[in-house]
Amino acid sequence: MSAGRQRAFDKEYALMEAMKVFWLKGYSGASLRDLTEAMGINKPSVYSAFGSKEELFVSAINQYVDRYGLPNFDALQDMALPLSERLEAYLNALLDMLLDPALPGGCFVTNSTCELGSNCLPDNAMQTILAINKTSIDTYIRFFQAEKLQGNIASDSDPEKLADYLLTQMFGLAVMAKNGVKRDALEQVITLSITAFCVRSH
Amino acid sequence: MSAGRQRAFDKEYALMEAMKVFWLKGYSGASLRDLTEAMGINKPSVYSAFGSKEELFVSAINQYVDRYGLPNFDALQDMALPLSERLEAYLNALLDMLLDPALPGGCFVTNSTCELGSNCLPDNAMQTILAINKTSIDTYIRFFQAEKLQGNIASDSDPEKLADYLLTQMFGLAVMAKNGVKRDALEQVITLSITAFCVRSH
DNA sequence: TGAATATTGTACCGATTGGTATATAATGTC
DNA sequence: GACATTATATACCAATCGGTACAATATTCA
Repeated sequence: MSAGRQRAFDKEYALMEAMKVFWLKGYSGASLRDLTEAMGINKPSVYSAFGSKEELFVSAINQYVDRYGLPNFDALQDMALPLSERLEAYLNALLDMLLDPALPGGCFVTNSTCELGSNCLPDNAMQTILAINKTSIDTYIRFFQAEKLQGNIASDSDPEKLADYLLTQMFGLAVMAKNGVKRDALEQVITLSITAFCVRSH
Repeated sequence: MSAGRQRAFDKEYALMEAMKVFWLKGYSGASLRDLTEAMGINKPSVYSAFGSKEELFVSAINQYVDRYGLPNFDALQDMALPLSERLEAYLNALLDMLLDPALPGGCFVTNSTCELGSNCLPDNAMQTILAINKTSIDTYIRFFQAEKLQGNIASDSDPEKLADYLLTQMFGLAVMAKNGVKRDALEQVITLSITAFCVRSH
């Protein structure tokens, strides 16, 4: 253990609280006051532990992806189920998060993507958001390529198209949840969405 | 004409410029300075002509709906074309706006919907956004009800489901555009989206 | 028990926030 | 031309913004 007074707060807890503030209010809507109050610490502690508002945001959204984004991908890999059921499980897992009353509601990445290009976002934050969405798309593409090889989608279907369509559904559902649309309705949207994956081109 | 010095700026032009600032930066990201610079007038002129930042926002987003939202509905009513082509034309008209380089990019209403619940938005602004989305849904529902009566969709399909799905596509495409996805890719997403409208339930 | 190191709370920094008081300039009415 | 009315520009307001200097408080190492 290094010398010096030891930190009196839980850094991971503080980061989760900061994440929720950014998630709810966006980058420009979240003030240092909002953040420090939620994190339960003072400004100097924020700056010594996380660097700056910009760096805190980047840490927060990466934390979000690790905690709420990546685990959902597991639903796609349960090869005991047909593709359509895995897609449904994936989007329903997303829905659970979008509507979880213990969370800010909607999707942090979707909200942040809407802030892109506003030049209210620092450059590092912009690059982080773009990288997250690129990773999602790339993951979807590789997923559909594998499904195509296994014959689960038509041989003339395009994994890149399906990946873009899937991300569109994710974004769309996230905004719908923010708009207050209820779970039942969103589940039916998911059911409709999934039909598009199974339609043959000819 | 009433007495007094007459206004030296074009109120409609100023409102359009304010609209673009809110569209690009969101409510909390748009400062009075941003707004007055774009509008080409001083703060007292803004307050005398539009009331407050909140009222200016409400005027701006209503202007957006009138100017960029409602005209697109025309594409749905060209009864010479089959339903799928009208839906495609509708979403492609939306796409033209989302990607128009002369505009801020993406969809003002979608961005604003992501700001809902952040309590950064004044109450009037929130209510306005919710009302706009409710109007869209209601319009879609009536549209699909009429199409159902005409036999253009399956007799067992649910206009409310289709309406929710269509709004989801709109939101999703808007965020995709903000994320920098190119026109070709989004056109292919639209093509995939439309297949869901035509699938029979049984 | 020092000495060195790290975290804490307070108090402050200049800049910017949304909003307004005021004085001046321009117009129509009489 | 006098007057009422409206719009303009400047200058200002308290409050908040992101960020930091500094002194006090803990802690480990020697």
